[in-house]
Amino acid sequence: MSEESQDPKVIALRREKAEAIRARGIDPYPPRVERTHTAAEALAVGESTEPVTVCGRVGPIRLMGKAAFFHLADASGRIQVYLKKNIVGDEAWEHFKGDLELSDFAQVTGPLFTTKTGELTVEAREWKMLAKTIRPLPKEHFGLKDRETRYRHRHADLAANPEVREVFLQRSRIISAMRRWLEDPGHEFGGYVEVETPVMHTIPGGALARPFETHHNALGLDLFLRIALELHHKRCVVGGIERVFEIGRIFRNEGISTRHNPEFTMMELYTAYVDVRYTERLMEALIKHLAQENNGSSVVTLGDQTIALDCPWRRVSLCELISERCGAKVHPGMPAPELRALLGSLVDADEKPLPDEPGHLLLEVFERHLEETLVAPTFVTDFPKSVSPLVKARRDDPLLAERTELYIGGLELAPMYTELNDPAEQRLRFEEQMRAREAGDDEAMRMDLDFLDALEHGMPPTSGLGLGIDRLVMLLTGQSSIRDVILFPLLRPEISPVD
RNA sequence: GGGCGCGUAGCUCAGCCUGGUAGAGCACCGGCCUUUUAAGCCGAGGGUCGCAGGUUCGAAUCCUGCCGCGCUCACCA
Repeated sequence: MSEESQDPKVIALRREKAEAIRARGIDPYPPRVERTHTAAEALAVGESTEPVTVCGRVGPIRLMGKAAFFHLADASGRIQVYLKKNIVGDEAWEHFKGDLELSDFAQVTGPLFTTKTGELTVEAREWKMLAKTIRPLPKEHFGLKDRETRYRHRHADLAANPEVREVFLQRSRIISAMRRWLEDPGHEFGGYVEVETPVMHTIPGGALARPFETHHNALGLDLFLRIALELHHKRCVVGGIERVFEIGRIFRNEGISTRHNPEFTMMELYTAYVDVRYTERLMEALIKHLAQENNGSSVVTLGDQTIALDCPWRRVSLCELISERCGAKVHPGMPAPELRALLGSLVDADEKPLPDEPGHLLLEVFERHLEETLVAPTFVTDFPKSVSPLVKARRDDPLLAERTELYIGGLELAPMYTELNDPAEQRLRFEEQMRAREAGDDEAMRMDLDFLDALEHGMPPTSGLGLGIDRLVMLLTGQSSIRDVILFPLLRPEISPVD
C-alpha cells in the first residue's frame, strides 16, 4: 500500500476527532445540508452582502492565527472561504481549528467579497461539518500519480485529479451521444432499437475467444459469460427487428494490456437489407459525429499522434496491405510453405511459430506487423474466410469473406461484416470449427444449434458490426491505456489489505 | 512465462558506482501569525534501508536467492 491516507497515525487522529465531535453532541455526519448555491453558482453571483451557503470538500487550510483560508470543491468547481475568529465567534472558531481538516466535507454560510488578490470568496458567518474524512486525499499539488494506487483507489484518483474525472464524464457523454444518434430516425443511419440479450450463455459464440466459465446450481448447468453479442442479435433480426443494437459488457478470458481488459464494452449493431459497404459508411459517419460532439473537431490526438478524421478514409484489402509490405502478391489460396517464403522477413522475425492454415497465417502476420502502422483511419477489407466463420464469403473469391475491420491510431476499433445467412453453409462452417477445436484450437467456435435453427427460419441479407467502446473512448479522449477509460480495471488483488 | 526497472520515514525521493552507526522536502505533533493561494516562521517526534543468506573487522551500499510492484514482449479481438 502506498498512499498518504494510509498513515495509521493520521487515521487514528482523525477517528478521534470524529468521536470528539460526537461527544459534544454534534453529528459529524449530519443527514441534511442547507446548500443554496453550488461553487459555480456562487462565483456567478459576484460580490454580495446577501449570504450564500456552499458545500464541498475542504482543500488545504491556510491558518493564520485568528483567521484562515481554504477552498470548498464540489462537482461544479471550487470556491474560496475566508473564516475569521471575530466573525464566526470564539466557539465556532475553536471547533473549526480543532475539527476541520483537509478532505473533510463542510458547509459554509456568508456574504461574498473579493480578496486583495482578486479572488471572490465567501466570508464565513457560520460553518458546519458535513462529513468527517478519516483518510485524507493527497493534496492537490502533489496529486496522486502512482498508477497502481490510482487504479486501486479510483475514488481517491477521481477526487484528487479533475482531469481523470473529466475523462469519465466524456466517456458517459460519448456513449449517450452514440445512443441518441443511433436511435434518431431522422437520418440515413438512424432508427435503431436497443435490446438487451443474455450475459450468460450455454454456448459462447460470435467471436473467436476463450470464455469465462460459471455454473447455475438449480439447473446443474455450466454456463459461459458472453464473448460477443452477435448470435442473439441475429436472432432478433430473424424475428423482424430490422435495425438492432446493444451497448453491453462482454468478457474474454485472455491477457491484460494497455489495449485489453478482460471485461470490456462493445456496441454491436445489425441492419437488415444492407451489406458491409453500408456498415462501413455508418461507422465513418458515427465516429465523425462523435468526434465533433465530444471534441468539437474532427482531429484527435493519441499519444504523440495527431489523427485527422475528416479526410476520406482509406480502404485497402488485407492481402494488398501485406503485399505492399513484402513486395509479393499473397492470397489465402496459396499453400503455407509458399506463403512463408513470400512473406520473408515478416515470418523470420518471429520467435513464436505461426499457424499453418493460410488464412490464419495471413491474419497473424497482419496483426503482428501491420496493425500498428495504421494510424490514419483505414478500412481493411476482405479478411480470409477461414478466420471468419459467421461471415458471407465473396462470390468472386470464395476464400475471402465480406469482412472489414476499422483501424485508427493503430487500434483495432471495429469489425464489420456481411453476415452469413445460409443455414447449410453456416452448418458447414460450424463443423469446420468443431474440427479445429478437436485439433486443439480452444478459441474455435462451438456448434450452436439454436442459432442454426434461427437461420433456418430465415434471416434477410444483413450486415453487422462490433465497435469497441473502450478503445473508441481512448481515441476520442486521447488516453493511451484502456485502464484510463475503465473506471475499475481488473487488477491482481492486493496482498494483506488488513486494517 | 521472457526482458528491463523499482523496493530507504506516512508520501516523494537522495545516499549505493568508490562499504565506516541513516538524510531532504512534504505530511503529522507543539508554538507564533486576522487577506492566504502547496501560506510563512520556530521547534519536536518518526526508519529492523522489501525478506533471507553470503563476503567483510564493519553492509542501505558488494554477491546470491526469494517476495512484491511497474513497464514491456508474448498470449489475446
